[in-house]
Amino acid sequence: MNEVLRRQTNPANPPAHDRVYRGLRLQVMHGELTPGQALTLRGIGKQYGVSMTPAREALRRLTAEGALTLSASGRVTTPELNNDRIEELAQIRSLLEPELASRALRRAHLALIDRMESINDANARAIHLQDPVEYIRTNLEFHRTLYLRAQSPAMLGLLETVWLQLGPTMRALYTRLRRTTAPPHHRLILEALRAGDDAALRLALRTDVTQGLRHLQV
Amino acid sequence: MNEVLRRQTNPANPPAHDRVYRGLRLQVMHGELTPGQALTLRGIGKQYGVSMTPAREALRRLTAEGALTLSASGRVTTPELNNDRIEELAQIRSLLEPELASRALRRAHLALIDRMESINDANARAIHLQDPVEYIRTNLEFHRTLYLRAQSPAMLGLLETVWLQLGPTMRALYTRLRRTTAPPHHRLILEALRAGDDAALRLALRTDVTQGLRHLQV
DNA sequence: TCCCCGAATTTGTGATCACGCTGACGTATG
DNA sequence: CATACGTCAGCGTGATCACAAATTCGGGGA
Repeated sequence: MNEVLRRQTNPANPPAHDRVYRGLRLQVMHGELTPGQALTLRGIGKQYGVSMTPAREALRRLTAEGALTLSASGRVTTPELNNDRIEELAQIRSLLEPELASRALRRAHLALIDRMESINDANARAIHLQDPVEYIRTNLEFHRTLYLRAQSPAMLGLLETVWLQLGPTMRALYTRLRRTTAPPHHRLILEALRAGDDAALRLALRTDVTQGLRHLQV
Repeated sequence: MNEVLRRQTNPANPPAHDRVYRGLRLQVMHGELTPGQALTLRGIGKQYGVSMTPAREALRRLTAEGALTLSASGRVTTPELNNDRIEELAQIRSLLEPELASRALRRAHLALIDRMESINDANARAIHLQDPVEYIRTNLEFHRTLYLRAQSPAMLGLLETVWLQLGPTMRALYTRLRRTTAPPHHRLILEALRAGDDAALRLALRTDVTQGLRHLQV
């Protein structure tokens, strides 16, 4: 009866290089790796139970996205950002994120705002528990949940590469200043969303982004 | 006498995967490949005289940058953009490029403007000769020459990935409408630069970008 | 004339290996 | 005791191969 046979391709059998890529990507974005940390092909291969070939492809992909840095000799490390670069990346965030938020505003119904609120609660819990990785994860998820509504996949993709570049450094920030209170601007974002106030939303995003990264300056 | 022996590493001996990457990148960005064109590992390997391994790395890197599309079965092709995606990429350009131009404005001295003018002349010649690849190349070089002065490598890097995604489509545009006159806004850009007028410069960039891509809509 | 199915070819994937360079440690020298 | 040098384990690079999935194209049936 014309059965649609999908053997290995579609269902849940991603190639090895893709598994490795996704795993490392999360580790980088969530700040599980410290800045300047070196990664080796054989080490990653062993960690994921694959050979050097898929590990190499995953690393090549991540360096192409700026998540990792390639030294002149081919060594791969997590990036160590200087102040200029941090500031530039923060400015890119403050350029893209208000735009994405504004685009999402029209499509942001109540269920979305509620979901963001619960993510924000998880974020506050992570702060209370002093869990840096969980803090970064929920913080990014808060933002991404909103931006997904913007229906602008290319712009969101660009933004994620910026997040990726900031990942290790953000973790270093967190452990340095050990914040004990939730980011204050998330509430402003939620209020602007509920009020449907575009200008306030853009402003709240801009301050949330720049404020959070201002403390990163060495 | 302590001769500095640099054998293979530094001087001018880039790895094979890097040569392949750079070659393909230029082909894509300059529109030498038509949208939807398929690329094979063995074919590229043969074209560049290398094995599948470096070819695979180059393709992986380019797909990570959005220059190429990866099908579900692992086949690699140049992207075929729909109208929504074209419009989104154009909006990203009109977000980033005025910002980069504005940052470059302070540092744009006369020699830079002269150089841009001569690139613009080459652009006009390419139009007269009906040379699509050269037209796209000089057009991008005109913009990049300005943006390099912005001293914002991350933002320029992001923009280049956008250019990369538009490459094959821009070529298709060119052959469809066969423009015979130079883009009018390049003159406005040069005038704004000379006048040091930030607002006019931003506006000129925005219209140049959106105007050029408006005709792309199917 | 059109559609469907199966064989053959082509494709991406991943493992393995040899090679040459890199970077760090330990030793010898001042 | 500090410094320079030589050694060596470990690294990335690239070629090759086996394998399985996918695409293509032809022939046969409706």
